[in-house]
Amino acid sequence: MGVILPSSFYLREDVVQVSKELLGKSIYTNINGLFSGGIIVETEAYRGPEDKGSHAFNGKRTARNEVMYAEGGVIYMYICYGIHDMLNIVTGVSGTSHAVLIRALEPTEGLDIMRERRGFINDDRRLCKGPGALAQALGLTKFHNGLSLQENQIWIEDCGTTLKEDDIVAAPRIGLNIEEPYKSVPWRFYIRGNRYVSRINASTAPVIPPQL
DNA sequence: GCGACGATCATCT
DNA sequence: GATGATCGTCGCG
Repeated sequence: MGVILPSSFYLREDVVQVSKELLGKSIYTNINGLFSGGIIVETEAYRGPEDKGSHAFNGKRTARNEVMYAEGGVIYMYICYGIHDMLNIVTGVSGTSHAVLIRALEPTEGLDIMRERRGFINDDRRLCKGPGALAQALGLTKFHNGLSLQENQIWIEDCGTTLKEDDIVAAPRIGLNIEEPYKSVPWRFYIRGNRYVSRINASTAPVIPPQL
């Protein structure tokens, strides 16, 4: 058992820092009485209006992304490629539009439930490997959009894991077809050597932080 | 373990 | 009507 992250964790201004600090924390869901969860091993930061990769780029505000503008500490769910539900953590004070995409988990709780939700995928390494996969494993869909992390359907705990800087890899985000510098800015974070990270190879190239 | 590719539809223009 | 913050499968080796 750990300590539920307080609202202040999510309200900080620097979404990139929050994205990095979410590594090693545990995320749990209790959906229709089914409990499951795991350790966050991979995240990506999306930084509000200035970030061309963000749904809130240039202040864009639609029915879909409205919850990005809420106070930090709620979840933003949306459908990608028409099929996959994505889990994001909204950060920053009300009116800002930062979010962290959760990209992979090391599953620790409710393995049977996750296997069933994932259609009995035969390899546990793949249960929560990738943003679409982990949302499905946790039982989350776009209908959970806006849920608070301080209530009892989804929450994040600090279980006392401390990562050293050397344990964290920063790399370009996955799947963005946008202009530099945002295409390559190293706002993807993952735990070095962790077997549950979605794509190790996408990020072996050296990363030169762009001038923003 | 890796690269290529097709599936599939909510969302926005 | 075009576009994805992806996934699973297949072929390769």
